[in-house]
Amino acid sequence: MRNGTAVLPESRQDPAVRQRIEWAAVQVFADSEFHQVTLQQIAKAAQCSLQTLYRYYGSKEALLSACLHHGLEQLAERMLDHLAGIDTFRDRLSKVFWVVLDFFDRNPQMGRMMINSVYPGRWGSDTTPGQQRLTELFLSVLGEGQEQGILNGQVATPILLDFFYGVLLRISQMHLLRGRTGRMADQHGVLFDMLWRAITV
Amino acid sequence: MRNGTAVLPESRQDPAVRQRIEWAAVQVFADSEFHQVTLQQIAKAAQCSLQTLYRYYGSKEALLSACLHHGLEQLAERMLDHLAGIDTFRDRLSKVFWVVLDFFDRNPQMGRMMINSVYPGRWGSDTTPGQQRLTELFLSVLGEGQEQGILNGQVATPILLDFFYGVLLRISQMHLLRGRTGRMADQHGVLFDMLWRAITV
Amino acid sequence: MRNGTAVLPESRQDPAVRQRIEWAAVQVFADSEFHQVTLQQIAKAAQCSLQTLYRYYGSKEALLSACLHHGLEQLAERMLDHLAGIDTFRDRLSKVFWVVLDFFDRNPQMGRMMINSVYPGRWGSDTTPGQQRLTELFLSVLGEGQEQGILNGQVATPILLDFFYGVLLRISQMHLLRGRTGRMADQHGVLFDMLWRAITV
Amino acid sequence: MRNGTAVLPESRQDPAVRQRIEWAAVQVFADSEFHQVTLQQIAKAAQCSLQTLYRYYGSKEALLSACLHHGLEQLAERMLDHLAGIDTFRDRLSKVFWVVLDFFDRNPQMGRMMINSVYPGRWGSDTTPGQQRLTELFLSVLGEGQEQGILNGQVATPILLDFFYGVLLRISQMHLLRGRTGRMADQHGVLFDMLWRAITV
DNA sequence: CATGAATGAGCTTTCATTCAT
DNA sequence: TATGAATGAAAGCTCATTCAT
Repeated sequence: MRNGTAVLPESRQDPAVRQRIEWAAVQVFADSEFHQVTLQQIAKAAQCSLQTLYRYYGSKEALLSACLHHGLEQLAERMLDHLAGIDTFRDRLSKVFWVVLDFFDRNPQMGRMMINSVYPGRWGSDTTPGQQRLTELFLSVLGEGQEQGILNGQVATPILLDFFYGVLLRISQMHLLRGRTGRMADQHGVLFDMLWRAITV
Repeated sequence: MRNGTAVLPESRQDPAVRQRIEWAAVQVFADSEFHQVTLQQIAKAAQCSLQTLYRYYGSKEALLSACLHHGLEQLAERMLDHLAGIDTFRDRLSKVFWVVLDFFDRNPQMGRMMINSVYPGRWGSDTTPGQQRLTELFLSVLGEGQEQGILNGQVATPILLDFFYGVLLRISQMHLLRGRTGRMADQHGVLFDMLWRAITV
Repeated sequence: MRNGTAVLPESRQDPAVRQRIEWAAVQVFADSEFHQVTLQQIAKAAQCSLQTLYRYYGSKEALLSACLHHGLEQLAERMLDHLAGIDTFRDRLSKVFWVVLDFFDRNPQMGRMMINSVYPGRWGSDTTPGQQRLTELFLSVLGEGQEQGILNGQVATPILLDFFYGVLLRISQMHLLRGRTGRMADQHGVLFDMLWRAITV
Repeated sequence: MRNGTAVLPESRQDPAVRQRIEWAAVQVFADSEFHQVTLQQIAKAAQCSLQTLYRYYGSKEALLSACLHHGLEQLAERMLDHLAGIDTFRDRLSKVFWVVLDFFDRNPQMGRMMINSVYPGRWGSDTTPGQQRLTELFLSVLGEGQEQGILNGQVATPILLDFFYGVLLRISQMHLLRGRTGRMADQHGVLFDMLWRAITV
């Protein structure tokens, strides 16, 4: 990936334009696979020129990353927001579950984009500090649960995380792929109960 | 996707060449993302000419699909093989779980290829008859379990499948991404117990 | 060549700014080929903004032309200045020869600019009234010489001009390209003698 | 000038294609200035694709250079050919004069290309071994003439060369620019006489 | 006026795909 | 079949020129 062009400092960028571009890009990336998408399509959808895309992001990959990060950052914010004030252990995890389902219910295009244009291998790397903090927070909560004897201590903590995310993402993903209408968040209760049974002792 | 070149009928193809090409392709697709891979790389790795790739597969996408299908076909076969003679309901599901973990333990490159070069959106579509049969079989088994009151009947049957696959694939995937050594199949018992608790009543 | 920006009438332009810009432009055009030069470079060298360049000249080509014309206009003025009061035919031509050599000796950057950034095809067209008058004057003088039987009448008058300019420009040019130090004007005597022998009967 | 792409070894190139491309390129470069010409125009004129141009030449500059070199190489060959068997000093120089005039008479497009698309600054550098040998040969002949007391010894030998080339090129150039019909070579006798008077003692 | 952002055009590169030998 | 050349498409980059503040 060549990238000699320094991406402009944010100071030289109009946030409204960024917003518009990323919104358009998400729509396009949601509809076709990453390498089927041309930057011309995105430029047209965002009503800006090709060069503006390069000026703001530097490359197609970087634009995708920005869309992804921006979306996940929103998710992370929303998560912290919703967790505030919830103390019960079970309730916290339940809330996490709900926030994610709700997020994809509200942002199906973001979900489609992840399905169509993000290789799973990218999921792990390429994360913003915000997301890393969230993961660490999550891991520490799960680890704590194991220590308190509430959660299953027979497996490594990341495995618990895998149960959580694996189910969450698969369910959200397949919901979109199957073209189902209706909100997954509505089934949150029964789904979380199942997951809770899996990870508790 | 232009495609004027007729792909040879399988009858006129040398299975050994197919084997060699696909094996090489899996190695290459496992190491980089799909669109970072060039067909030249694959041709070199398979010690054949570019033209042969086109003769046998017709396109880069088709080659990837062939690798994927071939791998999954093996998995399906192995699955049916192992399920033979197991009657207990729990044991059947447990076996399915084990076969998948074991498959990725034995074929890490196949797993890496899926992570690096297959968009999740592809997972659903683009399946061979063998895989569809397997999924249908699986769904019918799970549905049966719900009818018998063993499995949770509060959710649609495909949701149970999502729990299964979501956890399985996520665990296999993250095992590879985290670069862990050791076989996941060794933890099969405790992992399946967790999953079992999730999906049973 | 798009050009919506109205160039300011000269009346509203600051001659000092024009001066500064053109001086800077000549330096830059002298060092690299025309299309290797960016207007940013010139703006920086002239310590003005890009917009000012457009306001004053309208385009890159026009700026180059202005530099060229300005320089040649100086040459023309100087020429007329020096010819005043010289009556002998030979002396007039000799003076012309000297003034040109002297001009490039004094303005090597102007010479370099012509070599690096002006296509020979441009030399003929694209001239100011002042230069045309000079050429016409020159041609009439040479024609007169032919009529008087002093200059060779076997060739068309413009051919005599070609001898004159061809030798003059080539010598000035190569002096610069060969990186010689020292003034060509110092060799004026012997050089003009040679040329004189060529064009006289 | 970036140029990471190694130009293919000539072995991988079809001489007929090179021929066709260069012929087309000369026509196009002859009609407009270098940077007004797009490679698309040339590709269309040569009835090949853009990529073939890059495969064969690597860059627009390189293509122009190739056209130039190819033309000059022909001139050099023709020159050596015609000089063979001529012993008289004056005749040799006369022949050189004629060959150049004749060359531009026969290849007016080559001349136009030089006028329109080659900066004089390029003339000196960027030469092939063949041309350098020719220049050296020419210089040694002129130097010899000076030693023998035939040519003017008061100026450096390269100055004699400048007289020669300056007049030759200017005349050929202006002939084209003035749009004159008829061959310059026909006036060879009288023109060379003039030049001969200039450079002899 | 100056500044900075935006645009269109064209060079350059890479690669899937096709064609010819 | 293998090889090498050709093509089209799109990424990536630079720059003249324009627009808005």
